[in-house]
Amino acid sequence: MTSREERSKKLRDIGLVPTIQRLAVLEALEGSRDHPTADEIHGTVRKQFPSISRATVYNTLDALTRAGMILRLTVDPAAVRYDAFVGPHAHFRCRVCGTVYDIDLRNGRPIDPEADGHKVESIRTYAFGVCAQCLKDEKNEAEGRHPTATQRRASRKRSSANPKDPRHGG
Amino acid sequence: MTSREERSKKLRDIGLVPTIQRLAVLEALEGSRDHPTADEIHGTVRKQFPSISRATVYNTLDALTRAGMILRLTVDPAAVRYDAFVGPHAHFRCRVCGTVYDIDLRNGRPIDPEADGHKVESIRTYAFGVCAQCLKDEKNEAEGRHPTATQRRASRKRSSANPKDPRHGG
DNA sequence: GTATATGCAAAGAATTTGCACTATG
DNA sequence: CATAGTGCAAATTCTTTGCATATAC
Repeated sequence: MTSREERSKKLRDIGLVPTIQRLAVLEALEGSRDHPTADEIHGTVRKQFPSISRATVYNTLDALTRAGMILRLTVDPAAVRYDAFVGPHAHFRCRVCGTVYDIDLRNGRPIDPEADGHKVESIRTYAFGVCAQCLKDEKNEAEGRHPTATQRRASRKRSSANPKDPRHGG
Repeated sequence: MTSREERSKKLRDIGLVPTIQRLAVLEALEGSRDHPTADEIHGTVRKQFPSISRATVYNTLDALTRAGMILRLTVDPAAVRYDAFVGPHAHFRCRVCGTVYDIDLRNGRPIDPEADGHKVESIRTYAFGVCAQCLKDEKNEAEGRHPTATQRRASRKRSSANPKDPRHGG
């Protein structure tokens, strides 16, 4: 994960053309320990490639997340943040300065209220996947059965926010 | 938490004038199990008070969160969601339909990968509070010492996202 | 009556989209 | 050369702000 060749191979492995822009985005993310936002990554990469556009950065981050190569965090209510370290760990966000820190998850115990000298005031646990209802719907369709109109209506109503963003690579 | 009188009292207890709009927002949130977004709450309340503005809904949700009466969730990358149930529990978001479910946190164990029949694919743990550095800065200022210019610069740099939104009431 | 809250409309951010152009294999 | 990716600018969406008006106690 350090040399340009290795990064190129990693990108090819997940079916992405290793363009100079994608390499730069990945490098910028791997080289930062503070979980930058898409816009911050754009700013960093721009120093080397002044012409790179936000769209390219967003596209790249999306592709990498989908492939599970990086993590998409929603710790920060103001913007999505990214993490190149995909191993098991938690995140801590300071409400004063906004920095996002990594936190070890030692032997599955709950987070220490004074982990790493930080003062932990609250903890939020989020799980992602496919809900029971959607699993059932999938199964029904696979078996040739189809949800009734009523079921479909209910299903649509349940999904108040259209999940245009199902990426949570982890 | 059911009658209008009780809700009024709760609002007064946290120093808020119990206006008809705030009561309606609180009622809408307590009456829904699906963690609505601010905009969804606006839509619900609007049925009863067609003139209520988004600003009022946002203001109210902010005030309630700050007081710890409701929870502000960032499970959904697309929008902030709210929860009137402040007891200890986790949240599960379906990547297919986008619905956010509550999940019990039984005896502090990690979440069951098949909790409630859902298929859990990944888990994210977020902690919030004040980081070691900011604690130190606060302490120094309280003692009359002041951070050096260098420290202040570093501190600013660390906070890449300005934490204009420190609310995480929980 | 006075402090507090509301509503409106416009501003601000983060992110996405459509499409012509360009680099990659 | 054909596919896949990039860049630009405009569009969307969520959220915030400023200020005149209205409401609660």
